[in-house]
Amino acid sequence: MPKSETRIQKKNQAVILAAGLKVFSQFGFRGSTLDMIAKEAGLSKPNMLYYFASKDAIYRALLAQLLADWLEPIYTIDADGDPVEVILDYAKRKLAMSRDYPRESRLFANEVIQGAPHIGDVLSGELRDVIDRLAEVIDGWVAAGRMRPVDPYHLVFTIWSVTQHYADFDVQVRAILGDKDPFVGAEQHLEDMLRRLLRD
Amino acid sequence: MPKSETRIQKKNQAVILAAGLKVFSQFGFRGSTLDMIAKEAGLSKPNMLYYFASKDAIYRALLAQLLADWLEPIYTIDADGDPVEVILDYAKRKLAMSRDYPRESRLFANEVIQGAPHIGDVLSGELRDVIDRLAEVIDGWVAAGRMRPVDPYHLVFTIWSVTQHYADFDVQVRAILGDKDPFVGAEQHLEDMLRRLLRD
DNA sequence: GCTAAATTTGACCAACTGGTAAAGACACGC
DNA sequence: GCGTGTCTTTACCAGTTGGTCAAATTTAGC
Repeated sequence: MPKSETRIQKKNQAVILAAGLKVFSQFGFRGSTLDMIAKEAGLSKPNMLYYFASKDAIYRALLAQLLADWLEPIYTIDADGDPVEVILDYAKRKLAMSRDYPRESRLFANEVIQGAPHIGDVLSGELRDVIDRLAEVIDGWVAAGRMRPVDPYHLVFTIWSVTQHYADFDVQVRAILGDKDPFVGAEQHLEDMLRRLLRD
Repeated sequence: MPKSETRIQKKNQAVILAAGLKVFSQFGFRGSTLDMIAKEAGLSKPNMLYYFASKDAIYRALLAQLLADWLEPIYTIDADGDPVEVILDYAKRKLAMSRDYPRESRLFANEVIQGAPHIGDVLSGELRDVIDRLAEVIDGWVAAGRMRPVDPYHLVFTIWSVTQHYADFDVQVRAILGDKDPFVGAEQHLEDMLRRLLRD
């Protein structure tokens, strides 16, 4: 019963997680150090370790939170809605997450690129399950003639990859686009592409 | 004139670069150590540093080679060909690179996600230039009514993101697809999607 | 087979790494 | 205003890090 959470605990845990997100998302787990995180958090290293037992503990707490936020919009996909609009809505929400939470996206990208050592079981477990169910829904839509036939798995990969690209490869996107806001054009292009792919 | 390249030099440089690619692509620059690379290369650390002056030097050599391979298929895009086929050909070549050289893709992804500290100038220099020229070609095709109007920049981002996804997020893709070869379905889906997007 | 250059090794170093121990400073209910 | 549990700091440690150096060994040209 971990009911006893001091206000100081709450505040410092939040500060540490924010600092950890910033550092881990830029350098990955191995490339980040407790000193960097502590400095970013404005705490001494031992003080930080008073709140989280280890570097690993900070990282895992961040990943757990991230995965929850990540999966939620998939769980709430409405099988009774209009297929094209439902998929488009999901894609737009995912794009908005890349815009508003790019660090979370990069944290996840670093973890997966490096072989997903901490969350491999989630990927082949919960994530796979929820995507399998989503694929059944989409196959149902296709069978009912409510959308064009597409491979649901590669459709999902496309949405993930395109939306995350704008967060993960942010510096490259901005190097090429200059001052223009990437997300305005990105949303239009994504909508155009998905409508063409799915509608008919 | 660095003409004098011993066969031992050639061999060991290749061995070191291969080892460096393997390690850097998995852990990023900061997360990799000379000891890991040396062990992978089967050389002692000082011996390795006899061929490359520093960790940075190994990393830079890899990035330079990578960027050259990366840019080549963009330079050779044929402005006189059939727009849809030319773009499709590029996308398929890029996808094949993800299949055949996933480590290079992940090396690049790590570098860019972490803010492109080593190649930021290339991104906003040479890469931006070549993409600007490609965008002009595509705009020309659109103006001539040879393909549907699309934003050339976001089209390129889409091709890059989708194709690289299969290399960079390999473990996630395989966790979801199981034993199926991702690249068969990926190519079909990508072709279908791009044809629908580009063809009128 | 000899010599000079190329290659490899082992010993070493200062800075940094994740983490610990213990003592001191602080907050808060009474 | 005081005691108790919470919080913070200082000092520290063993292992790792990127990199150096000089000596030993191997190779290649003659």
